Amino acid sequence: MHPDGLEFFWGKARPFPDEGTTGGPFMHPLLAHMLDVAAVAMLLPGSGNCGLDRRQLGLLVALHDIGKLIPAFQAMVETCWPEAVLGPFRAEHVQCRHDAAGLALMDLLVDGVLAPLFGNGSDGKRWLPSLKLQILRAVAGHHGQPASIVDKGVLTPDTIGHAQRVVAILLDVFRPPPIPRPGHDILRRLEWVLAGITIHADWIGSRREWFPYVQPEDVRDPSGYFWNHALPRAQAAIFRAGLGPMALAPFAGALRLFDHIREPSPVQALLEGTALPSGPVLAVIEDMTGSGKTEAALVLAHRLMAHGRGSGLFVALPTMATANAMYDRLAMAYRRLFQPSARPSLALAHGRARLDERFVAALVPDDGADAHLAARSMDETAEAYCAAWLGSESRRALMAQVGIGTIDQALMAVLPVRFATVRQAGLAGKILIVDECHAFDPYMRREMVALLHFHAAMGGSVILLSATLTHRVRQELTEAFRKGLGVSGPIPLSGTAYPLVTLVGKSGVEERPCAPRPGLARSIAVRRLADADAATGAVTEAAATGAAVAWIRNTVDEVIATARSLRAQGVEALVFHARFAMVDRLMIERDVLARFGKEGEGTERSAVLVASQVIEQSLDLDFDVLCTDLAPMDQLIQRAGRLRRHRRTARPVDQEELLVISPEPVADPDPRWIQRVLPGTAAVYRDPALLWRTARVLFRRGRIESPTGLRALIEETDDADAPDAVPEGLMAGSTDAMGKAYAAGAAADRNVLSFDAGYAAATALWEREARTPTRLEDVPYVTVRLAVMQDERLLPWAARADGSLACESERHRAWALSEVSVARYRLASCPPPAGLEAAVMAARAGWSRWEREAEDQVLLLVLQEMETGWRGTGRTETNQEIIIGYDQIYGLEIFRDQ
DNA sequence: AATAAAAAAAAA
Ligand SMILES: [Fe+3]
Ligand SMILES: [Fe+3]
Repeated sequence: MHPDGLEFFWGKARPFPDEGTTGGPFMHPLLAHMLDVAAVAMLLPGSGNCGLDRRQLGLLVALHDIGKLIPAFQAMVETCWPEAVLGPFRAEHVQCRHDAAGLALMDLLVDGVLAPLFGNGSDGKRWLPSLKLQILRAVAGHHGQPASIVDKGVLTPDTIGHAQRVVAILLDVFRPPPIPRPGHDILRRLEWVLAGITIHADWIGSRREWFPYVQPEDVRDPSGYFWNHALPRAQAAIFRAGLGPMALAPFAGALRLFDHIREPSPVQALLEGTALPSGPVLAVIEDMTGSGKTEAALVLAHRLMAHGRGSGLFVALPTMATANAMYDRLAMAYRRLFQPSARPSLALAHGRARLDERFVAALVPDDGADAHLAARSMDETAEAYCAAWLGSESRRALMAQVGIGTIDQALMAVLPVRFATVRQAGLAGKILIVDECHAFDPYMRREMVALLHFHAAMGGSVILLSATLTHRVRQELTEAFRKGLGVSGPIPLSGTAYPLVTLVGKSGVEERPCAPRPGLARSIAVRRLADADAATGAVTEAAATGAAVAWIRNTVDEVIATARSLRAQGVEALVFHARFAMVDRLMIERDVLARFGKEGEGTERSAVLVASQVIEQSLDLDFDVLCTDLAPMDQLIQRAGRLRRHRRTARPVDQEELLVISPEPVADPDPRWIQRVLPGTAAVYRDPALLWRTARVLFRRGRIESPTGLRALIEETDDADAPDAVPEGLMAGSTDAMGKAYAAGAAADRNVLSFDAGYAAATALWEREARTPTRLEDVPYVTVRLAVMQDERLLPWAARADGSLACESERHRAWALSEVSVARYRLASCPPPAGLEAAVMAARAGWSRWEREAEDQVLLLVLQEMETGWRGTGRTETNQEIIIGYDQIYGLEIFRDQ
């Protein structure tokens, strides 16, 4: 079918020639772009499972840019204006975004020229207009969010006529059989999947290196263009993006996957062989640190993949640092999930992934050479590999065969943030592994519920890794997954064992107790210390024996004050918290790991560390004596895990005892029960009754028995409804805190996307100005970047000590390493010191756009060396001048100016 | 009166 002038409409344009090149087309015809993107969608691995015939898929995806037919769009580049059809150039048109115009056009044509696309269902059911709209809005909303509904009046009869002819051409190219009317669930899934595939294909199909511009003449025979140009280019582009099909390796057990496993641990053995429910599976693995549950999860993931229940995996972690560490851990093993001939990408997905040197080194740019050849030449290297296209940003990283990232990257798939459907498409068909699930606050837990629902509804499996979860939370997560599977009726969980594996499928729920790994069982005595002075005494005494001592305090200010007073008494305390510039924090972390980690020995262990919650998770540390401020039970158990964790032949102190600073859990505490002993703690852990119950249970039992006693400790403190769970004096504070926690959960419920509501503008907060957060912060924080003056210009703090960071190519890393986070109520702005305005401007000019423009969010603090140390000035929210001190031993401190 | 840690942030 001849396009009769429609080939002159442009879809992509480049009004100015590239440097160093001559000629070449200045635009890519709209028809060509539509066919390019359709071809990509049809060939994308996984798109065959979307439920559509490839001809139907191609036609629908091609429609995504039909809105570009409107004169307002064509007029955006005057030199590309299709004069042959629209006459002499006119600049004035009714403005409308082309995604919205596209939706309006499709809606207008749905019962006209688009009618042959829709057929009756096998049961004779017919398409209703609202059902057809679900399909069309999925392809129309290709700018990251649902296209808005606009008045059809913006469409001129001419435009409508052009659109009819374009559809006729596409019908002639694809010749799709009618789509039988599907059931509601299938249609809903198709809507979300199609929205993701369309954008995914558009991103690949819009890359000029892979789809060079052609002349209008080249698309005069649209079908010929599709077969001879679009399809072959799409095929090559998919390979070059790193998205070619990857053959999976058959499952051959845990030992084949990991070199370091000589004998599978109990949980690994269980997941290696246990019978699995059919269909999508949720596995909740509750086990101790050191049980090998991460490897167990990968073993299960491989089993599921080998049985066709997943094409790849995504591992979600709570922090960027743990994600980086997981990347290193998987760099070798991930290839074994696939056939030796396959080139799967291992991608790191988080906001600072590009600052991770190992990951950047693994990126292999698409150099235009034959992708198959390039792959073969690298076959022998066992190291991690990532196609550059996938590694260039976090949304694409989710599409890699194996992705590792922050949980936030996955949660954004179920928030109304731009390109959420791309994230969904990345996760769809993958095994989703989520680590450290016990650490979720109410807001993240409710986001997780939404993610479980979505992933299950898309047919995906999930593995959750956790320390003990409360029964309530395990039930909540299980139900969310089953709801996503479309099965109704909660199944009450009854398991009380720990370790425990809960397997959830369409057919039901099974709870499998698991043996603890031999050697991990512990029994730790708990002793109460009445106040911080008693703790100072205990710490000083232990330090004198040469023991490795740690004191975990609940606030940074108390960490600093405690360390100062210990040092005044001659105890050289080390300080570790998060109010350091990242360089210094990393240096302290290295020092702490060298002393108290697995390799630490002899005199280097003889030290006292005063730390905030930074050592509560992830870091593998071992202290002879551990002292801690009272904290909620689950955190306290995590902290206790740092006591005598490794096997050591001799220790300076004989007792295995956790010292907990806590007021006595008397039967009738007054409202200031916790403040009197631990003033800062009340502000950090808001529910005083939870702290009181923790203290009561802990000191009544006098021991932490791991693993056998943990479930009881957790459940007993969690139960706020038990008689005398909330004593009179703490009622007000507790009610307030529980209200806030409930509100945070409700905020998440309001924010998340509803699978059942579909991809429509009105059903979620897509349009709001502030971006929907993945985490709620209690109080707002600002990022402070520290700098010093050197040779008339500002040098990032990190580059001052490490000259190699001073060079231009390390600029972004140097600034990132110079960052500290500070609560806004402490520090709100840093006006440039007199005379340095230009230098500050110049420094900010070298930052990325959002960093530069978010002037009240990212501050630049100039430090000057005084007799008293490094000092800078800033202002509070009420514009009071303050002095800021920075010290590599104590960190950042705020002094009020008098 | 005064609080940990943690993440995100450019399109097709
Ligand atoms: Fe577009
Ligand atoms: Fe497009």
